Amino acid sequence: MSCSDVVERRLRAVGLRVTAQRLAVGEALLHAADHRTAEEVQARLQVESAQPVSLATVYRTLHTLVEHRVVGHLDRGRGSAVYEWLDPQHPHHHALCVDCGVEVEIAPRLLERFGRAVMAESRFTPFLDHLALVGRCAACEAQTRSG
Amino acid sequence: MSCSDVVERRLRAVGLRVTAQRLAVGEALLHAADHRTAEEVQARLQVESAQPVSLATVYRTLHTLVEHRVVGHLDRGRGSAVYEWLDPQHPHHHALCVDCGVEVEIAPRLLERFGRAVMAESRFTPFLDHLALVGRCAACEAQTRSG
DNA sequence: CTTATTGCAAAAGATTTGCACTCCA
DNA sequence: TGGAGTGCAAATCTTTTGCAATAAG
Repeated sequence: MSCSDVVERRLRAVGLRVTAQRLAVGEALLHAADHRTAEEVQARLQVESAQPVSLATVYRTLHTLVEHRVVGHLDRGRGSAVYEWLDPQHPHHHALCVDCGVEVEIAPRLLERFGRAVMAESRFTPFLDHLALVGRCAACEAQTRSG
Repeated sequence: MSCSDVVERRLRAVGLRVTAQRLAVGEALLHAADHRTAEEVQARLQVESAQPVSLATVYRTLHTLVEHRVVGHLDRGRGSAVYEWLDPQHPHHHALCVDCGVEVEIAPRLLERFGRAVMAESRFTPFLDHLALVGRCAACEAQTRSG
């Protein structure tokens, strides 16, 4: 199954019309190892794709895809927001150390348990497949305590 | 100890100069039950304070206070960023519905439990005193499932 | 066919910045 | 007194929107 097929299936799965622009934007994010800003997505399409997409459409497409949880959206408050393809089969999260910047893996089990508890007690369904946690890794935390 | 004193002490504690504008901005956030945008802070000062502050200074002051962890910053990604006075004794969580934008209160107990579990099993110390969760409120989630 | 989607360009905001002046430490 | 802080207005920058044309289902 090609990358294009992956995107197309995902679009249909959430009930969205399949357009050349949405496929292009989706593939740009699917191919990206890291996250991309809207402008980076568009720039990539200018170079690598036969389908140039206007920036307005990139924004509209990203917004739509985020709404349908096909892509994740992260706004760290500085400059542009970033987006990334979400794989329902492999949920992930961002646990970023404020001191050294390392990304730490968090056991999905913990997130699931937390999510269920929140749903049960707070009448809110958190999207934990793309949670952005900030904190300290073990090494930096130890250093903070000793120092 | 007056509210003004609370702000002043905090400013001095982090090594910042004490100015009428910083006191005013700090008090505006300290008095706010919820969080405020920069414009809301300024508007409040026009009405309630003898110290009007330019919007540029409000932004600069907020930025400075956030840097010194006196104030918390939250960017909903839509519209303006919001700020709030940080009180270590009263952690504040944000659970924002992606569909209707409502903010839902999450029981602090759940976050504490989650934080302890993460620390114990994942060697990461999450900062949960100002966590921003994204998801759907009960109403929008029900609508999504039925629709 | 019917309605959603797109492109273009202009608009809308939110936040920042240059510069001269003011005030805290 | 010196350097940080402030006001004003213009500038920047990201994201949104109106409208006519186009394309998906």
